[in-house]
Amino acid sequence: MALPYAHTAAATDSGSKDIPYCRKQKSLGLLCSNFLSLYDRDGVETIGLDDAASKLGVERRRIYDIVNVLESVGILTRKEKNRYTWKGFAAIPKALEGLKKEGLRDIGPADTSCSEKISDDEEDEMCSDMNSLSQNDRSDSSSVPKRDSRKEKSLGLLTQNFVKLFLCTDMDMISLDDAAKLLLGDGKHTSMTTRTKVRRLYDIANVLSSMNFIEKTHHPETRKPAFRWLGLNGKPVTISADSLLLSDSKKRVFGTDLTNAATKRLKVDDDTFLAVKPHNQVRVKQENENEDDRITAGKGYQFGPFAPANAPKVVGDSHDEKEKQAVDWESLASSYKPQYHNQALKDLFSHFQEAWKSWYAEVAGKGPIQLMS
DNA sequence: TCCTCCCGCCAGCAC
DNA sequence: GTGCTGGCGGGAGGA
Repeated sequence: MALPYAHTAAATDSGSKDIPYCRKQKSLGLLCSNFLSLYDRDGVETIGLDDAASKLGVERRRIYDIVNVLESVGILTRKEKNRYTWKGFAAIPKALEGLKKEGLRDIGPADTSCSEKISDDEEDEMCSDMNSLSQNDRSDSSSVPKRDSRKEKSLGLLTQNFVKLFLCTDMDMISLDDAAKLLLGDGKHTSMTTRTKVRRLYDIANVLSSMNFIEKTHHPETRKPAFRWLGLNGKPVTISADSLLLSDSKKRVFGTDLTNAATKRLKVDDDTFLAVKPHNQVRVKQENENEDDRITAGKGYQFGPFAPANAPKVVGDSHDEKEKQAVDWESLASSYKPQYHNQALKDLFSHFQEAWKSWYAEVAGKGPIQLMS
């Protein structure tokens, strides 16, 4: 049983024909969050792509996008056709370390400080060393065997090279446009190839954002959209009660929407919204937390409330704030109890509940609160 | 209008 | 031949 994900599917699904299409409900970042929530638990060793697609209610094609990115940062490894081995978040530090070594080896010990040049909108001034991280979209790519050319353009490799931009330079932030140009190298690249690369980088950025590896921001001078590396020091994803309400923020957030059901979030009247609201309730936002209060997991990775079961929990904000959130949670939970007919989603939601209760008990020093059953 | 990025076509590849 | 994989770009939603 699959969730209606694509609008075409929603239109044909008798149970969701009244739910308007909303692309935000179907982002790769959200899908990634759901994917991780589904499989990041004890006892998961392998993941079948068909199983994932079925449980998440998406097409296999979208699962490929997710697993390619996750594989590139070590969370998954391909085991066989249609099946991946779950490595988990604990594998990330090692993977990133490997990427950093690889990247530094590629570009050599020379200058790695080109952030200022990058931040300018001057393509000509791009740091030439970074071209060694570029892929094979150059004008001489015709001389490369098709298989290699295809592999070199893969989403996984592009992800790794994108991550290397942060790991191997002192760039604080980078726009996807600049990243695309860097990764394309110094060959003759048309606006079309850049555009295509940027599209892929958006895909990657959404997935990495959903895991808090990076965050979307704006360049302080140009105000152009850019992404900032958070990496292993990324602030943990925490649930904010006020974010449960219809978001006023223009900033896109990912993480804990429970389904990818096609629902209209913003452009519907209140009655309509309430009718579909349960699918949209749980959202995330980043909280400003004292650096000292954060507990690290493994080699420093910061986990949120949906962290691996064996990971240390996050220490949250002030006691008052925590209590307020809990009250709001309980209130909202009773008002907007989701009704899931999909067993996989029930399981998934149960996971969220357990994660939240565990996290809350930890940070608030209270017993687990009763949410929905 | 421009940015963002979902969606599915279709080519390459493995079996 | 069939199914898996995933690059690619059209085009629509959103700001």
